[in-house]
Amino acid sequence: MAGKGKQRERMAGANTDRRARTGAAGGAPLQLDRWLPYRLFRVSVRVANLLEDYYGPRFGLSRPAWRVLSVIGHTPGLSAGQIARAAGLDAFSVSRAIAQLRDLGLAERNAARRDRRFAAVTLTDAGRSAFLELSALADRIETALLTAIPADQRAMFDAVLTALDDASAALEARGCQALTDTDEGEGGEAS
Amino acid sequence: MAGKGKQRERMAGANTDRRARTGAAGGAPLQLDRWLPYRLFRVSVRVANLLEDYYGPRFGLSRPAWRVLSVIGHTPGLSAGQIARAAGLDAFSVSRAIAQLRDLGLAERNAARRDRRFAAVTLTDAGRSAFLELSALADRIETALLTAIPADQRAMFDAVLTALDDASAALEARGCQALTDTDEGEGGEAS
DNA sequence: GCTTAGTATTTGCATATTGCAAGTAACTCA
DNA sequence: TGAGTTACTTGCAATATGCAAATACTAAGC
Repeated sequence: MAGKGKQRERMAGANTDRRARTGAAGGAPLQLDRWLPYRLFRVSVRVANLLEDYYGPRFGLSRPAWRVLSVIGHTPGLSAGQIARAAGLDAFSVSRAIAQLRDLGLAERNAARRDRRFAAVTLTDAGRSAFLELSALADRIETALLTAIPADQRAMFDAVLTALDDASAALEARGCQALTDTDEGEGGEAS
Repeated sequence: MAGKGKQRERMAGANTDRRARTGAAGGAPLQLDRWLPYRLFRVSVRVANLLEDYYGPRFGLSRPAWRVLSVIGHTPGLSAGQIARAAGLDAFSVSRAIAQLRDLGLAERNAARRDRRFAAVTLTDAGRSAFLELSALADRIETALLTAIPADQRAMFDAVLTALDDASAALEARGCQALTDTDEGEGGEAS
């Protein structure tokens, strides 16, 4: 548990010119720790480890379970399907996560008034307090990260992250075919 | 495989005031899709899915394997331990990943001249071409993401990401204990 | 009402993935 | 030579994941 991640690279702001379309043939052929998606990944993995060290021993929650917990903590009464969409999980994981939360006495399901197929999952008191505890930790982590960003750049960073979110969603929707096809077309869509 | 992720939220730049230290008790108790680490996570997951759809069917590589491939593609001749450090993987995964790459004829290990315990893993011709192919795709993905960022903000974003990388590394090194203890101390270190 | 079709969720099971104990191989130093 | 260490590998148990099929409903047609 001590030798997990530790790699911190230099990477000054000097790599802003040779990344355009040099591809694999010409310039730099992919250096993992300079590759934008990997850099995002690394930060989020570290945070995930941090959380896991905490909620693992303390509540015995699996990764899907804490995501479900946080979703219904913020928006109680959702059905399993809605939770799945909100947490970016599939229906199976959500079902199992809810079962786990129920076993631990953190959540309960009061079948919806109208249609009893739907779940309407809510937190118990214990679940709510677990959620608040998790929230407090999550907030401290976020604050710790945000304080590393100069105050006058935070809003811009937020906007850029939103742009990346949209761009990655578009990328996923189109699939990588679109990328491999549109090599140096730039303006032309898939034929 | 079609209904994996798709959630795109609004999240305008209007949430830059109530995030400071509102914690769990006072203000907002953690909304997953506004939480910075989750937003980073989501982008990187989408990209990972994209890559997996590609290198999965095409080469039959596991996630650890493509990371190892990219590391020794960039820096050939590393030992297993060095690869592990560079790719953020444990020794076991690296060992298995190397085995997988060898089975597929993508990598080979020429026991080091000096100390034959060390691996000195290099790519075969097939491995190199796989790496270049992967690089090309990775580069297109990165380019697609970067073009979503206004040109004059890219350098700043890069710097901020580096800051977050350092901050998250520091966080992981200190563990979350430091966070839960240092509640509203702010200037005081752990007693 | 009864049957058929559809939806939401759950469960079982086969298949990866992972974590860890123990093993092997190579080296160091006395 | 042989105890101790390092670098890596293997086997196995635990766990997670993916998917087919079951369950528990509601809705629509007859």
